[in-house]
Amino acid sequence: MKNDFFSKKITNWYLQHKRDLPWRNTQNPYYIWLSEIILQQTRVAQGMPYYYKFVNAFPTIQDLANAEENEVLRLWQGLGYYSRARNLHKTAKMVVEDYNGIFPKKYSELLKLKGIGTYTAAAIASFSSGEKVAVLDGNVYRVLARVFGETTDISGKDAKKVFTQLAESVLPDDNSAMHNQAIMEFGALQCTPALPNCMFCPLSMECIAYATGRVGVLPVKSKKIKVKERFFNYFIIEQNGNFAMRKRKGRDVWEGMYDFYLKECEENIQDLLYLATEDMFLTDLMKKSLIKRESITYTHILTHQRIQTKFWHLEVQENFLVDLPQELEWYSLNEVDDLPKSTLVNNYLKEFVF
DNA sequence: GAGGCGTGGCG
DNA sequence: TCGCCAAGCCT
Repeated sequence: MKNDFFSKKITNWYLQHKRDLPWRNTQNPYYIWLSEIILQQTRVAQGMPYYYKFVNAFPTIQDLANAEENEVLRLWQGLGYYSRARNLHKTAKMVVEDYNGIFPKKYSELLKLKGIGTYTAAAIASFSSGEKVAVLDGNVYRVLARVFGETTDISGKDAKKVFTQLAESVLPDDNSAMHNQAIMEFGALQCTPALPNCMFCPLSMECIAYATGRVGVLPVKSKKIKVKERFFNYFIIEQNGNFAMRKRKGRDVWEGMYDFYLKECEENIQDLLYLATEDMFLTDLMKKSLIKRESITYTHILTHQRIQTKFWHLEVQENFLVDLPQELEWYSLNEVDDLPKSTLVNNYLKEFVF
């Protein structure tokens, strides 16, 4: 295949088939950055409403930097991978303080920022200034693996080097912005993971996977995910319309999001008395409370975890004073609504409390 | 550098 | 129901 043939083909295809997406109508690195962080491991349809929410709430990077972290997380609520939102906020503050509020456009500078890795730096640099750097994301892995019959395992450690070299070899000297958009859009719409329609593909004549009947097995991906089982018992502690909640900390799911008093077990425990044994706080609480609701067991699915969860909604009687553990604090219903919460917690609140 | 991090959609 | 995926990054 001639050097620029590949790029010509996909950019021509792109001009005919591209979606009109809002972040493609700007060269402002701030807006491009917002869209790229939102779209990490996320479908366009899922990320789109969040892009509009963030642009409206924070028209400039100064607006984002001046916000509270909780406000940023609350806006991100429901999108998942919440470290993206925490890093988004950190980076906004850093750009305002260290870069005079001017969002960088250079690949090497972008890489220094929290939450921006090789893919995102290449995307922002090429889209905002045309810098000649090749993007390498899931789409690019797939397109290159199929067209060039590259069988290197994309979950292995050699993959990044091998595919980066391939991606750079097809990158034209000029037009890197459109080329990068094109190869990703081509992967998203034409060279899809499952059942691509190769009859309509402009590269079917050159595609090695197609010629050798290996479209279904490329790219090679050996690593399988292991799913861990977990069992949560959430205690919704309510008194006079106020709720006891805490901000999650540490290296676990939903860091920075708010939830309730939690007892995690090795198995699904249905017995409240058993849960309270050796827990002084719960034991005391049960003397002062009525069980307002005992929920069914919900199964919340994450990529690496299946969390079986039961909610115990306790209403503390008016005349009792409850000594909350360190991390818990009382919040009114309006405050609860404003706090950032996981989808698991938010779904329960939406169904039974709000 | 292998493992961890969310949610929703699809076959 | 289940597994895989969707514009990756951090530790």
